Amino acid sequence: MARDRARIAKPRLRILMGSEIAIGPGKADLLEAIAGSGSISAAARQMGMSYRRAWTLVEVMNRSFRGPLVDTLTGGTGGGGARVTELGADVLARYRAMETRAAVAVAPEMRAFARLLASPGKP
Amino acid sequence: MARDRARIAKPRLRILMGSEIAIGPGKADLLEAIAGSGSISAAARQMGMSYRRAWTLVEVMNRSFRGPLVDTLTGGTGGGGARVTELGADVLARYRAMETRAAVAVAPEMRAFARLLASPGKP
DNA sequence: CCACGTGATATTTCTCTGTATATAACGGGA
DNA sequence: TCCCGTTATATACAGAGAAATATCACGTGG
Repeated sequence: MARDRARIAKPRLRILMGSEIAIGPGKADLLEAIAGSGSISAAARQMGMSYRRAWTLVEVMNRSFRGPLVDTLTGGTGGGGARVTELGADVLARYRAMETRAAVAVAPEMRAFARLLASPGKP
Repeated sequence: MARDRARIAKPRLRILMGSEIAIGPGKADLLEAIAGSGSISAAARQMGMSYRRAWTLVEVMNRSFRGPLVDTLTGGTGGGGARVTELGADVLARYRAMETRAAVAVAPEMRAFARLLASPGKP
């Protein structure tokens, strides 16, 4: 159906820092989840990934940019927490903007492209 | 230097077919190498990958689209060879066009983004 | 009829990545 | 003072993916 086509036609955007991915679709989602939940572990649970993985992604993000995108606090009420910095919010907003711009620019040709793809049930 | 920034700011575009990547930067390059050399093994050597890997990529491409993007011939003069079909050339051209369109649409914000990234030698 | 270079697979090995698990530090609240 | 949930980190294990290797099929040219 048309909804499947729309799901297929999603361009993924990645910003590289050397050979590492500074930010991409997964890290952006994680950033939003942290902003919403106020904790790395909560965000990890929410996204169905291990805390270890989420923490590694955060570490890479913090290391890739001019400053940390996520500030962490250990101990205290609730055991600690994490907070998205101003820079982090800025990065996220710019990334989302670039995502939609790229999607819009590519949309017409993406539709033409979809007609070249195989049918769901292929012979 | 500025050239590094340009290299970093390269958006990568992938067309997905279900969970498989129908075509992406690597497969596009491989397609061009096959078109230029007339053989999968020659293209694989040229790109520094194993024949196995190149063949697998071709197999995925052929399976993902309406028809094969690469026609193969086994035996004969030179032992055989491979040829990019008309559909393959079409797919490649459209993919390259989408790549440049996405790059152009994203370029200004990408430059702004680069200023948020860490310096090459990071503290 | 044999040799050659390529496509097409199967098999084995190795490396890498992610996951699971365990532990310590931390600091506010009961 | 002890407890709690979180951050932070190390270590061991498992699975996936890539790579190296090994055959086999093929058909034209010598």
